[in-house]
Amino acid sequence: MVPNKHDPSRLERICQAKGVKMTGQRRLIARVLSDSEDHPDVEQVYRRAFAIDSEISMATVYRTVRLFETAGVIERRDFGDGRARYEAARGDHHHHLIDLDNGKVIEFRNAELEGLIEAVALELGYRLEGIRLELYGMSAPRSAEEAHTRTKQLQARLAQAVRDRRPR
Amino acid sequence: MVPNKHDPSRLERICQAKGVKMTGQRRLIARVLSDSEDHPDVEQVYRRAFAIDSEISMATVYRTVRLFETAGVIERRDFGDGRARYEAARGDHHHHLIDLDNGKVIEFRNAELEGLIEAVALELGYRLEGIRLELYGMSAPRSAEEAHTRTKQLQARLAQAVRDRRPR
DNA sequence: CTGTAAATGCAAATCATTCGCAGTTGCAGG
DNA sequence: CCTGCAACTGCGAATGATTTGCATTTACAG
Ligand SMILES: [Mn+2]
Ligand SMILES: [Mn+2]
Ligand SMILES: [Zn+2]
Ligand SMILES: [Zn+2]
Repeated sequence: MVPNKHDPSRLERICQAKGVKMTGQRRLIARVLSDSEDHPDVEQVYRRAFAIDSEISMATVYRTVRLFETAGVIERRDFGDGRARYEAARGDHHHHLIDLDNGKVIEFRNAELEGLIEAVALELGYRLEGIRLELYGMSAPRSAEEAHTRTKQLQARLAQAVRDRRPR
Repeated sequence: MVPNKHDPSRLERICQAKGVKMTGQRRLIARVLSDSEDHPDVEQVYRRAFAIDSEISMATVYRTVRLFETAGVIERRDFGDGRARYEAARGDHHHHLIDLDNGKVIEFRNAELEGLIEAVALELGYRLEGIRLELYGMSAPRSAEEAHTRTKQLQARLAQAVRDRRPR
């Protein structure tokens, strides 16, 4: 493979920082995943990489994606359609809502939710090590104000509930 | 298959009430799932059924389990280990916490959590149609390193168990 | 340069699950 | 009791995602 003389992608830098040995195809895959804003499956990663440099195979994409995941550079997602998806690991842990009409994936993050989930685990006597949360829904147009108000009310109530139930 | 003269299982009654056509092997599978308190995968369902009456095949278990799921009699679970699990549908929708030490599955239910999740979906402009929530935790607080090590060990152990379970 | 370990590409193997098809079964109607 | 047909079943082969064995290539330390 022709050595890549372009500037390293964000993921390539992270790999280097973590001591992951880089090669031409690994750099290519790191670039593809850095540039992807969605949650591509392995075949999509392969296609995007192949489009840039055809010196790449599915087997290598599978191996590299596993390597990157183990190194914590990317994260594997399972949206229930039988294939693994990947995305660059960002600091925040967010969750996903899958639009049942068009398959679009909406990301979200909610501290109350996170806190409540952790409280639930604690109440069961466990220290939370991981969460997998996916929502499936159909787009339902309605007033954003109303939704927001309801959420705030609920969150206030829940915050109290969490406080009440936190041990110690 | 020898007609079953025993009293119908809970799931068999529910199937009948829903107008699902029953046969010998469907009754058998309904009984197995009625009697199961865990979350068996298809192979486990097959083994348990086979132990009662060997006139059953994997293909039929797969077909029946799909039929029952479509009818809403049982529910499919995905614990991320690459195979589907099933359990009788109860009224409550509960979630699962997987013990990283021993693989045990703890069920839980939490109305606040449910409400907050729904509110989140609403705020995103969606009507919630489904939730997938699994928690992974350890029963005693420990260091992150140890947690990771244990997770890896567990995964290796589970993979081996799956391999061992498969004869020939 | 050279030698060696690691990485790659290809094809074959796995694994859970589905499907085609030929034989079987369960009745509805006679 | 028969009969006929649609539904059901078992078997093995197909599927689709993922992994792996192996021969070849690459990276690079010495
Ligand atoms: Mn998370
Ligand atoms: Mn899955
Ligand atoms: Zn995401
Ligand atoms: Zn359950």
